[in-house]
Formats: sequence, structure tokens, C-alpha cells
Amino acid sequence: MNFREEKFLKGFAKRLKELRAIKKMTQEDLAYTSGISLSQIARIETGKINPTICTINVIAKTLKVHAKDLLDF
Amino acid sequence: MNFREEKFLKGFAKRLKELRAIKKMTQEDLAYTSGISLSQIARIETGKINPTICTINVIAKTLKVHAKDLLDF
DNA sequence: TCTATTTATAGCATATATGCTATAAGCAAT
DNA sequence: ATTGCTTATAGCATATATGCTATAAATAGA
Repeated sequence: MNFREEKFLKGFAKRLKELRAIKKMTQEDLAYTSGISLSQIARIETGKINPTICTINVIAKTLKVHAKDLLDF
Repeated sequence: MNFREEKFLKGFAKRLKELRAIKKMTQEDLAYTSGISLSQIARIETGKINPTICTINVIAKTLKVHAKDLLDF
């Protein structure tokens, strides 16, 4: 069984783009500051992949929001 | 770089056990109803692995909570 | 104690998340 | 139309999430 749900990943992608915009960061800013690769940030923001909760947590810390705010969509 | 953070995964594990207990489900109940393997549920609840957000979402739906509630710890 | 239930661990195979590098495509300004 | 910035895509290698099966350990009732 495959749990990747396109709609959920697209929703998450949109929420991340939104929060990153609020924080006025580029994908590269987020990548550099978080230590996550730029290609991975782009894949996440296009809903291409199913990130792990630790990746979410690192992104959240970089954006200075709580991890659960990234799932608030 | 590795983003797996032991403390975060342990915190998540504890939160999941807690919510599952509130819902009065066993690991096997959760596994069967969600379609996720029992071994995977056990690994998540012991903080051994770093689950994906789609796995979290499926678990949340099975527990009838919002995904962000699972990150509320 | 004994039994039944529940949780944890282990090994293996497969799918996929992630990093890296490079390239392309989009989008502002001018 | 071109330059510069930003986002998206692609291919490859590696690490790991997940399923499956079996077993062990812990826990709870009687």
C-alpha cells in the first residue's frame, strides 16, 4: 500500500510556499539556513515528494514557526 | 547532513501513544484500520524511525484528529 | 503462576527521501 | 531582448522509510 496522497502533498506545498513568503525568504534562503538542499526544498514545494517529519521540523524552526503550523491547512 | 532528531522523534512517539490511548486503540487496531503495517506503527511509537507526513496524515485520519494535533507536543 | 494480549525487535526486500550537480524555465526589472 | 534572480526539473548515488514475517519481551487477568 502506498500512502502518498497527492492532494495532501499539494496542500502542504502551498502552505509552505505561503509561510516562506510571509517570512520573505527565497527557496535558497530557506535551503541555506536550514541546511536542506535547494533541490529538496523545490521538490517539497511542488508536492513531488513526501517529506519526513524531521524535515518538516527543521523547516519550521528555520521559518520560526511551530511544526504544526506547517500542517495547518 | 542528517535531519533525524532523536528528541523530536521521541516526543512525537510519546504524543502518538498518548492520542492512541485516548482513542482506546491498540497498535494493532491502528495498524489494521489505517493500513500501515504493525511493525511500522511500533517503530514510530518507539521513535526508531522518521515517518513521512503522509504516514502522519493517515494515522491522524484513523485516530480522527487533525494531523497538526499529532505534532502538538 | 499460566495464559492471552499487546508491544517491541529483527532481518530482508523494495520504494522513496535526500543530497549533489547541472540545466532549464519563469519572471522581474530595466 | 537581456540581464539577474528565482523556481523547477533531471539524473545519479546513498540512506532510510515501509512492508512482511517471525520472534521475543512486556503487560494484564485469572
